[in-house]
Amino acid sequence: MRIILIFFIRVFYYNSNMERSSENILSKYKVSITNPRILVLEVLLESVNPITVEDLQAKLKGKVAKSTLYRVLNDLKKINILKEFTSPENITVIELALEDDPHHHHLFCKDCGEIIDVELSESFENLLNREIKKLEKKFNFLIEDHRVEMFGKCTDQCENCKK
Amino acid sequence: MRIILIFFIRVFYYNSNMERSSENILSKYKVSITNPRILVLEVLLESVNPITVEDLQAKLKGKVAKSTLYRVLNDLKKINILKEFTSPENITVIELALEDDPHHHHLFCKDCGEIIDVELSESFENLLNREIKKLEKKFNFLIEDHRVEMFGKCTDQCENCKK
DNA sequence: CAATAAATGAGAATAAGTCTCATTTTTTAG
DNA sequence: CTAAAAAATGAGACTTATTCTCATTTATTG
Repeated sequence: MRIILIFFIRVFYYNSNMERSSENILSKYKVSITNPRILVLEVLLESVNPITVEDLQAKLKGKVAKSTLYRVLNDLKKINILKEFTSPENITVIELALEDDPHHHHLFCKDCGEIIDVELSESFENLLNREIKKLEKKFNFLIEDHRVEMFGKCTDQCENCKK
Repeated sequence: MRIILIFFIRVFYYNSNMERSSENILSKYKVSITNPRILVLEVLLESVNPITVEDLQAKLKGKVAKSTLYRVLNDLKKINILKEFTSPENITVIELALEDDPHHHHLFCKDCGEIIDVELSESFENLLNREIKKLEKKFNFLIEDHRVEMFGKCTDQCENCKK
């Protein structure tokens, strides 16, 4: 019994790990599996929150050429698994957004630059979707996506604020 | 009676007009009244929706030097009457935000680049504020501002889509 | 495993925005 | 109203993020 359980846990662990491996992501979207793409995806996979291109570059430690880095980012945007947005200081920030990742929004700290992923309540999202339906009618628009951005400051010893 | 009414309408019209004149805005915020600032404010005052810096530059027809234009924009940001954000294509977009302007959000057309100001219902804003209070507690944050951005396409002959 | 297609690296090119500094404009104080 | 001081401007050099070019390398396919 215990052995069976352990077996299933391992299978599950392996699968969930597989799902999120760089290679699997690339093959799933039918783009060729290359070293720079794997390296970039690895860094993005291990970032809990969005990061700047500069941070990404630093974490790659020169292992990927600048031109290639931007090309890889554009490739990931094209297959729709990378989201890009801008901090209040106009710095480009990126974040992996895989299909099964939960819908979330962003909280920006003006002091330290940290960006935190936050989920808002279901009732909020429902109300927002109803508002969106109203706007679609009013402006004869098809609204495909939305985001909520919040700006502020982490007070004192905010644990999310690493600087 | 009619004369009195017309008098009040004129007074009201003049006042509301005065309030929004470039000169009045500048003197209100105690920044010196210069030609480039007046010209930039005039363009911004007559734009119903947010515009790109490129559009602004075009509307100024070379009457303000590039360096001055950016300086003026920074001045306006400093006195907190200019908001800046980025389109989905990462183009910087600006919008005058005077004290008595209503709180609103933005709707972006991916096809034509048009950005539309939209107001969401009071009940939505109330719920969002309650969500924000929850997040402030959870992340030990002080949230000072927020924005909701919606992305989509104007269908067929959308009247807001000029191209 | 060879041929073809795709991706890469290095650095040149572009574009948005900032900086410098000599000149001009605005404000202030008399 | 005017002179002195302070602030803002214009022109163009500079910076920085991102894209482009092209010869070389790496993946994919049959």
